[in-house]
Amino acid sequence: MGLFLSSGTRLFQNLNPEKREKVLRAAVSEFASKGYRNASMNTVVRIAQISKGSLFQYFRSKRDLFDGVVEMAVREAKDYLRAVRHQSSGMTFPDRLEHLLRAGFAFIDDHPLLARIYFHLLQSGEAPFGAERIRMLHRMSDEFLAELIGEAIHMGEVRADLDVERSAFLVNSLLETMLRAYYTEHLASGLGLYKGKGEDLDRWVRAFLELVSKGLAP
Amino acid sequence: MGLFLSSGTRLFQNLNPEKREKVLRAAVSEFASKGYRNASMNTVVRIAQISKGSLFQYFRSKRDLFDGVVEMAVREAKDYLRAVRHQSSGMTFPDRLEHLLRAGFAFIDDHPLLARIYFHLLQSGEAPFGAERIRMLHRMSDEFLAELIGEAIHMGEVRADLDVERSAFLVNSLLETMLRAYYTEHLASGLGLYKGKGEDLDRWVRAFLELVSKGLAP
DNA sequence: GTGGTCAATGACCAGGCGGTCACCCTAACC
DNA sequence: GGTTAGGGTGACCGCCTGGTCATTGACCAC
Repeated sequence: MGLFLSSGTRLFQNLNPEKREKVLRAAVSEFASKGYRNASMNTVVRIAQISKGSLFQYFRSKRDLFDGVVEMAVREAKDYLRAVRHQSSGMTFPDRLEHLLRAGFAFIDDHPLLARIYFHLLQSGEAPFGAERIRMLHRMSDEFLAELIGEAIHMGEVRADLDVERSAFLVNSLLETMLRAYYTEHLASGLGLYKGKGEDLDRWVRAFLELVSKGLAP
Repeated sequence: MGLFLSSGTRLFQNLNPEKREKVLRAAVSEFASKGYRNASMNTVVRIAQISKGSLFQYFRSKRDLFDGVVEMAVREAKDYLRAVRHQSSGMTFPDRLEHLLRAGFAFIDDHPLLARIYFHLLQSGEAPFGAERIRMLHRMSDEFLAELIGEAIHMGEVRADLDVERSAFLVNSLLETMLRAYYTEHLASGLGLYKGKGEDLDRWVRAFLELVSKGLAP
C-alpha cells in the first residue's frame, strides 16, 4: 500500500502500521468510489472502525486526507512510469508503446482503487486543489510520451517532420481512453476491452498499434 | 434553447415560455457547473428567481429536472451529428473527419453549457440513471464513426482489413479528447487548443488528421 | 359578492455533512 | 497512590440538502 511518509499529523505517522494501513485503505476506497465531494468522512470512519475524533486527529481536514491519498496515488503512478521507461529502453517504438499499454493494464489490475482516483483526478475538475495538480499530472504523462516519440525520431522509427508535442498528446489520450475502458464498464461498447484478457485484449492492442503507426489509410 | 416538450409536469409545460426558459437556463447552468450530485435545487431556485415550491411543482424531483436537461442536451447533440453527416456526405474521408471535428468546435462555441453536461455524462459515472443512457451516448457516436469508416472502406479510402469497430472507438476517443481540451483549460498543456482559433487550431486539426490517416511511421 | 380553481410561496422537516470538544481510559513517573 | 500526559471517543454544532405543505392571492363564472 505504500509508505505515505509525508502525510497526516505526527500522531498519524507514529501510529501502529496496521492501523495506519486500515485508515488509508478505508480512505482510498471511499474516495475512489465516490470522488472527493461525495466521499464522507463518516463513512471512512465507519469502514476503518475508528472514531471520528481520531480521524480528525490524524488528518486535520477532509482536504488533508484527500491530499494524502492523492499524493500516494501520484507517487505510485510515477514509479510505474519510471519502471516502464527503464524496462522498455532499447525496444523498438511500437514495442515500447505496447509495453506501456500492457503495463498500464497490469497497473490497474494491481491497484484498481488508485487507478480510479487517478482517473477521477484527470477527468473531473471537481477536486479542490487549484487545477495545478491536474496540470502536473497531464504534463507528466504527455512529456513522457513526447520523449518516447523524440527518441523514436532519433532512431528513424517515426517521421521526423512530426508535430511531437501534439502527437504525444493525442497518443496519450488514446492510451488513457483504453486504460479507462479497461477498468470501466460500458465504455467500449461490448467489444471485450473491459477487464479483457488474452485474445480479446490482443485485438485491442493491435488496433491501437496499427492506428498509431500506420494510420487508417491504405 | 430548444423545445423541451416531454419534460416536467403539465404545469411546467403550460407555463409562459419566457419563464420556462428562465427555469431551464438556470438548471442547465447549475448542472453544467457542478455536475448532478453537487448541483443544488436551492441554487436553481435562486438563479431562476422562483420559489422552491414552484420548482418542485414543475419537476417532481431533482432527478426529474436533471433528466429533462439531459434529454435536451442529447437531442441537440443528435441534431448536430445528423447535420454534420448530411453536410459532409460526398467529401473524402479526411475532409469528413475535419468537418466533424470543426463542427464539434462550433457546437461547443454555440452551446458551451450543453457541451459541459454532455461530457460530464460521458466521463463520470456519477449520474443516477443506470449506465444505460451513458452506453447509448457512446454507442451513438461510436456507430456514427464506424459508419463513416465503413463508407470510406467502400470508397477505398482506408484499408479494407481494418478492425472497423475498434478503430472507430479509438478515433472517436481522439475526437472527444480534442473537444474536451477545446473547452477545458489546462488539458492540452498550453499548446493553444483551449478555445483555440485560426492558426493554433489548424495545427491541431492537422496533427489529428495526420495521425489518423498516416500514423506516426515514416 | 361569492365560491371554486390553481399557481406561487417560503417556513419547515428529516437527514447528512465536516468539524469540535469535553471527557475517558491507560500507562508512566515520582 | 497520586499525578500527569496523550491518544480515543461520540455527542454535539451549524450548515446545507432534497423535498413538503398549509397558506395566499389572482382570476373566473355565476
